[in-house]
Amino acid sequence: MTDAVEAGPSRPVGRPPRPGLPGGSGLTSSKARRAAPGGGETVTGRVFTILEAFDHDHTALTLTEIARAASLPVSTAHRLVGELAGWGALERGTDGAYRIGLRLWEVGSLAPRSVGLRERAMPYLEDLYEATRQNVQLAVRDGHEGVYVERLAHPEAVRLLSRIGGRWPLHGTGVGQVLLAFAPPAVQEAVLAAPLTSFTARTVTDPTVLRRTLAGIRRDGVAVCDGMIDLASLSVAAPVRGESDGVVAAISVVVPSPSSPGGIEPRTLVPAVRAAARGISRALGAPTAHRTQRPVR
Amino acid sequence: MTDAVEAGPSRPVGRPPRPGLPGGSGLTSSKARRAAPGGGETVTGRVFTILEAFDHDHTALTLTEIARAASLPVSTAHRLVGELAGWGALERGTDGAYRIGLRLWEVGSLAPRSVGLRERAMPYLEDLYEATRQNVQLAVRDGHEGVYVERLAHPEAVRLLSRIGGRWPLHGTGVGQVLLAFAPPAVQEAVLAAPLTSFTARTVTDPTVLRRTLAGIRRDGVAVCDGMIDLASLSVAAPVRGESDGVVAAISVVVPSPSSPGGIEPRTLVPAVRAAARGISRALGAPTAHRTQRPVR
DNA sequence: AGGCTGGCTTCCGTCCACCGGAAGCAGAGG
DNA sequence: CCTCTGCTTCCGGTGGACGGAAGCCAGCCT
Repeated sequence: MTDAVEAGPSRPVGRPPRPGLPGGSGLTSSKARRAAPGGGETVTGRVFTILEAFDHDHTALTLTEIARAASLPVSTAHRLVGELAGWGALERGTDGAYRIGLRLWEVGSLAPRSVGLRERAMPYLEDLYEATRQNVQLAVRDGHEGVYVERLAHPEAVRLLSRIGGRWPLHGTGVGQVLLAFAPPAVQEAVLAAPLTSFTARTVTDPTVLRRTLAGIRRDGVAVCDGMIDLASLSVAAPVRGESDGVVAAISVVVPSPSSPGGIEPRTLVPAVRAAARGISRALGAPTAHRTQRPVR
Repeated sequence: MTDAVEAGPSRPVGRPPRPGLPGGSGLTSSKARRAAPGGGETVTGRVFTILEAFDHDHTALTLTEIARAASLPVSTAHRLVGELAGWGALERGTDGAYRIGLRLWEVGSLAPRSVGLRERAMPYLEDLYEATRQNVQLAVRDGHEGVYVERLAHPEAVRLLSRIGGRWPLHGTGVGQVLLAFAPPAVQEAVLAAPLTSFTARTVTDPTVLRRTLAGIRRDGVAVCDGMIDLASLSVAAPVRGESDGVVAAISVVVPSPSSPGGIEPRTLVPAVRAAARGISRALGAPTAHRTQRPVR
């Protein structure tokens, strides 16, 4: 009769399991815990499940919604949510709904790869933004996805799908391709091996083509990505290097695609993006950023 | 988006002191409470204590440092930290030290009062920044403190002590005074009743003076705060209103104090700051922001 | 070498904090 | 009135968390 797939009800707000983060020490519990009918196994796990109930499309949830999303009994959710709210990780509005609290954001802003990076990059992003008056983005890699750390958008610029704190697969965006091109080989292979989801007719989905594209990015130090997420927009991206000279982030400018009305010829943007990326790299202490750039032919 | 989130009572670290104490059958009296040697009482509490070990001056901590800061046995800290790192709330560097993880920042960026607010305010802050090329700040109130949500700083501008995600008492900063002036009476009274810490010779420490200052801010819709945190800098701040017309945030421009070399006459900044605040209020849906402003005398 | 220190990790028996069903409560709707 | 939905409180039973102890690994001193 009913499809008794899982004990837990359909998970409306759930999120796909995280892509395996490589390089794990023995942190995986490996205890082969029980079939996990409920949400998390440990208290901490349940708390995480509760936090995961929130996303960009669900910034305010009632207690029951949280309980449902986290597959927890209401009374359990109530207790945990109460504690979260008591500390400030969640806030309860006058409407009774819970939202992510300022306190949690406050702690999160201590993450070196987010606000720390952003702070150093900001002046250069500003300049880049002034030069184009379009969209400027800063992203880092987490696992097999790119996470947008900063975004400056002119109200009248091309509408973007990305959001601060949002994630996108690496193969479809300018910054993503850059991050992928300079990622550890293991990550590259894993991404190339998995099916490449398509967003528009122009998205690269062929691993061979992507591999060639990545090689080109490594050679040029720039990625130009036209209409892969949204046919109307084009992005020019460049890598940002850190102290150890590894690529720690990527920046991009997103403008209307040249095939669209009001489109811009990407070649004109390359020098500015490259210069900004180099500036940030220098600010981060990247050794090679001080050397003179080989002329662009 | 709504601004229905009301700032909870200032609850810096505390937790409800064990709601229990159900009368009637006295449960095990010996329960009283262990001398509370550990950090928190509940697992969740301990996790919070661990997160609290991190701050702007300690963004990277080793396991033992965390354990010490959270007053937890190393083995307990090890287990909890392991789980936190497994989820992504913490990240472990190659040096073995733990840092706040990108995942935590990601969730934190869903807080309506931080990134949500920031996104809508950004264009106006940009303009304000362009106009002055100094420092522009955006802050909200949390309890009895102001939390800086955004800060645009020119590398050559006056050095500020504030940081994104940082907290400052309300009475000493421009944005703080604005937030306090429009805070619920209970909050105002509480702040006025408590001793007002002094940062420079110019900090207001007399409740009577502060009360008068707040009244002036409510009247003018602007605060001018000269040298109260740092003798060399002056800030001009204005309130930002939300949907329900309540003050939800404050913005400010910080420039060199007129008494310092290169100082700027604050009066010239007032219109720009007021206009930006009004623009943000309108973007947030504040009803009164659409009315014409009464001319500035 | 050997001993020592300081930090990290694993193990496992004890015990108490967490769990969650059930009941009570408040508000909206019929 | 009753019903329904969602939130809150209560409390007995138990399984997960606790943390001391021991093992491990580097680095450092003698």
